[in-house]
Amino acid sequence: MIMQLTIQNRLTRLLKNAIKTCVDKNYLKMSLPPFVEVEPTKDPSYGDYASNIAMMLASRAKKNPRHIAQILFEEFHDSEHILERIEIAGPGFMNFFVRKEIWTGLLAETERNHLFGSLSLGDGRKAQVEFVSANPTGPLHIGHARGAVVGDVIANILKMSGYTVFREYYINDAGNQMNNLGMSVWLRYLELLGIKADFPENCYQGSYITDLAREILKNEGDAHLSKTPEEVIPLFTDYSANSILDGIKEDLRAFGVTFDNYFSERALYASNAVSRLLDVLGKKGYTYWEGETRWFKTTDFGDEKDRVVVRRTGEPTYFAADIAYHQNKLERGFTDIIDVWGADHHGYIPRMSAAIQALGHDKNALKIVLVQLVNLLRAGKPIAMSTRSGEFVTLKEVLDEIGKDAARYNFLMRRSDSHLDFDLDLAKKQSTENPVYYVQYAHARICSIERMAIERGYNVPCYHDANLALLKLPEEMAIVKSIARFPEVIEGAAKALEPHRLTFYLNDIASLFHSYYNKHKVISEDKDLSISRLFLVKAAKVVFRNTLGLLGVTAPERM
RNA sequence: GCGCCCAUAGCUCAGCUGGAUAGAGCACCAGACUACGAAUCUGGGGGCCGAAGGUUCGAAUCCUUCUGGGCGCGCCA
Repeated sequence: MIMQLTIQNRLTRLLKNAIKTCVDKNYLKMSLPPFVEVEPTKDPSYGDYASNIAMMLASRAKKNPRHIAQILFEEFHDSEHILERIEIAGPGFMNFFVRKEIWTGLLAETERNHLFGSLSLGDGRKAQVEFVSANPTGPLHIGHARGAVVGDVIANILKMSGYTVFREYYINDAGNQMNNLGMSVWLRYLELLGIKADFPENCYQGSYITDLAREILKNEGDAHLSKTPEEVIPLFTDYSANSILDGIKEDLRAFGVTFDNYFSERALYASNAVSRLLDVLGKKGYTYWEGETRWFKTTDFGDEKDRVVVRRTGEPTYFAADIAYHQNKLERGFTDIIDVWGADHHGYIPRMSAAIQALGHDKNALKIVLVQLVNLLRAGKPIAMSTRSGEFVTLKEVLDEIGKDAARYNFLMRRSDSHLDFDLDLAKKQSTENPVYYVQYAHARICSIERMAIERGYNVPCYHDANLALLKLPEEMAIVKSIARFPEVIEGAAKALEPHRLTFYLNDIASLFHSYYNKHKVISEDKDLSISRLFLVKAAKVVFRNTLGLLGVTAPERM
């Protein structure tokens, strides 16, 4: 994969060179600074990029910032001829004004089409994104949907950033909840056969439980009637879990979410991975016994208290299995392990981090992305949801009601760790003024322009067909720069694991485009200018398509 | 009680890890189609960034305390 260094990267490098020169020549009496930053400006009058480095170095070099900026300015060699000028402004900012030709030149990159925006940030390293990972005890509901989209899009972003990405769903198919599932279905089965039994409150109440019982009854009749609970419940559990998992996979597929692997917790036990893990931890001296209970010294790694890994009963805890699972991830060679969790699990982070470290890895090998739960509303009123009570709106229902594109986009419009109110009626009612359509419309509009251009005898131009020097309007330069910065947006989103940056970026560039469209004609009597503008909007189209692609939202040619 | 997260325009939220005059979308008001698609555009009002201190050239952002919300604190998963 070819890395096109961003202008930001290149300027940073040149600035670092300047600093090094100044230090080497003793113009600045100090050691090299650990960080040098060049960041985009918010106001064009401050140039395209700016650096605060002179202010950062003020105390270090014992000179006033403007003076430092001046020294750096004199030693700054723009060997790549990127800049039009540098200004020293305010308290000591260095403002970089990039040559117009550099910006328009970057548009050549859009010829790579679906690869435009690709980075080598990950350098082929193996990243694993684990997300959803819901118990197969019931269908996915709206709360899972947000995590599904966030994980999916993070995976997409990392892939575009040059990581080898693996998506995985951890199936919590061991433990009490599963037993509970089998029991619930069995009780309903008995009920269908006319046998009255108490249906405990802690059993799963949803109607899908009865549906499963009915399926079993239909397939196998009353064959299970004579068996003991010990015999029959595991059978019911297996059948139900498999059936529910199939449904989950189907719903996820309809939502545009697929996995490279579904990893079973039970398989961990079956392969003795859990007991082997406990041996490893024990040999390293990280566990101790208290009676029959075995503890893991997570406090050695900053956790607030030690955690149980083997119960008094001799059974390993969920945590023990989860460590074994993460050990397995590490053994598979994943260098960047990303877990997407519901925010209610945040208290679990220190112990998982402790586990990674106890296994001899840097704590940065594991990154946790927290996704706040969704407050589902209908007509402004909250809908209480609980898998066990059976009162929930399923992912499938949401998809049927408001559609994949609007649903996905809505989940990506906020930071994933902030609360999200999702009003079904509102999302449906406002569907025509939903932000997703604003962006899709920009794409469709460009397609429409291209159709019109062809009708009038133009070809859709390539980079070399267009004379971009003709693009002189400030609106045009704003669009050019926005397109050219797409890789930087990807880079930022990848480093921060923040998909919402893409929706904000999309909205911004769509706004620039719509505004431009209303003010100026792309196709006019001026043939050369028309070709240039056609190329400009075509380049923008690539950005719309690629970004929407990352979000898993369609880019329609007509609406 | 202890820990984590949040508090920014009437509402919902951004603010790129400490930068220059705090932004956007809804909502409200006033305008723009005989012109490449009006699912669009243009303009307008709106703010003590929850409160008070502190750190420094500089704070919505970092530290402390307080107020008000969410979540976690199991040999559940």
